[in-house]
Amino acid sequence: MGTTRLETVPEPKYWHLRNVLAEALDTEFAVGEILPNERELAARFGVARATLRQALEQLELEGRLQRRRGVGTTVAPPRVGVDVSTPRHEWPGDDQDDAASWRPRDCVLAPAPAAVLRLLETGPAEVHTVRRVRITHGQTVAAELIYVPDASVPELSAIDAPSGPARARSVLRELQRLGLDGQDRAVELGSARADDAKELDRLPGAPVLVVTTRYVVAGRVAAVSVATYRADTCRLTFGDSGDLEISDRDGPQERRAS
Amino acid sequence: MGTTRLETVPEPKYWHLRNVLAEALDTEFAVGEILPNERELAARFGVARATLRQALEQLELEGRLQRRRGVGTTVAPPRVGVDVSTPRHEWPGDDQDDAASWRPRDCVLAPAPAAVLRLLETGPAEVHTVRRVRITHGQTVAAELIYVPDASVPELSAIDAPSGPARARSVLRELQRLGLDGQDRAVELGSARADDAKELDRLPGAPVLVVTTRYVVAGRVAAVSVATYRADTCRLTFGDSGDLEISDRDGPQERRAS
DNA sequence: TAGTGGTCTAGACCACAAA
DNA sequence: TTGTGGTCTAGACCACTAT
Repeated sequence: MGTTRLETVPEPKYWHLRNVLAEALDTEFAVGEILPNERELAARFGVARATLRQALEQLELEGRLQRRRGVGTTVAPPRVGVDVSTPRHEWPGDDQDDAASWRPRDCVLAPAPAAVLRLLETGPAEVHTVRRVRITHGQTVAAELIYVPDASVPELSAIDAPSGPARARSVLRELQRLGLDGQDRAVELGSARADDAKELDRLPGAPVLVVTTRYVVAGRVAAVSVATYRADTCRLTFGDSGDLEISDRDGPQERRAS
Repeated sequence: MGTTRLETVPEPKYWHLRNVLAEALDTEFAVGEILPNERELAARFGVARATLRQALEQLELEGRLQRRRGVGTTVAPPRVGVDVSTPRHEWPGDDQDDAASWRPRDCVLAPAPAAVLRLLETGPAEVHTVRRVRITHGQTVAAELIYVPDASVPELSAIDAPSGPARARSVLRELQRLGLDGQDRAVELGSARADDAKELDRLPGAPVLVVTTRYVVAGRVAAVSVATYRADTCRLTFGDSGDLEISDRDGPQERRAS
């Protein structure tokens, strides 16, 4: 990595710095390699540490760097492709989901948060809230909450297990019994809330891709799920390309680099 | 909005501040309303401006605030749902895309960038690069580059227009003639490159959702497109829920607020 | 020209992980 | 204990918008 001093440029220093570092990552570093520490890098480029950090933040957002407090900054492996496509008529929690490495965590019965009510398109209601996480390549890539109105599945009240993974599994199993007419789905950027952040081994506010799914039965929203994927390490894939594993080492921003 | 001073808390100040502000946005502000300026807010909460800005950045990332240099910080409208679902066998650039407000900008013939070659799964090749933008509700929400290897569609060399929207349209029209066996798609987080940023009216490095699509003909990747959506203002939707417009005012992080 | 957000600095201290 | 990244401060100046 050069020691090029940043000259007067028309673009912000941190952006120029990002480009210089991105170039260096491509040509001079291997995946997993540790970069010099921030103070060292800042000195080397003749900028304040805060400015250097702004550049690193960009690269981390793009999934090219991984920073861990107390450890250091390393070159991140390519983002892992996570298949989020689903057959139109399948509830979560079936065998296929087991294959995708979803692990039930817990389930509680409680009043639905206001935002969930809007998604459900109903008035106030009690919902079974199933919490589960998804693990790929030994890493927790997503945390999901599935909200099932008590009214949608009366059979749920017969479940024995008071809480914990056992109950979560029971609830999901019960869902399988229902028909499913369809689902619709949305993806947007969000920031990890404290509990999700902990589950995903990130700091609160970390960027996440939020996948919201509404499960429709008989023209009504019978359940809603909100899945939170680590944006730094995941690429959400749809369709059969699931694990084609295109060997792309380059954030999306570099896809079109000349 | 209260004038509550931040006390010693176990969580970072900027995160606590984010939560306080988010609460205030929900209860005391209307969409479009202008917040006090950053220096004023920082003073009011007794923090440095940089810390206040960290909180604002979070909220902007979540699509709840909009900041414009020289103007101020305003409460953002709910994210607009943008339908990115596509029939399995349709090329971009057809009538449906016109309805979705795609506007061809330009088209040039040039060697493909390395990253595109990896997506195309071929060796070095000349590609027709179509640039177009998508406009919804009067706002440019996405910029897309479509890469078509010259070899995929020999007929393209017969096109008259040397460049500009006319040529772009011609190339897209020519694609319609081809069959299309399928496509696969991925969504990931990226940061806007300088040219996209300009097109999207954002600063370089702004967070974007990158939708990568590979068009498959006869088992081979015949073309690739990389679409860059504004992450702050867009929610990507799949399936029939396209414009259901769930009245959700709340970033995804708040979807599960107790 | 005045006022806004955007960039940048040079420090300080804290939280965490590994030795 | 040492070294790392994470947080925070109190300034300064710049780029842009509206008046």
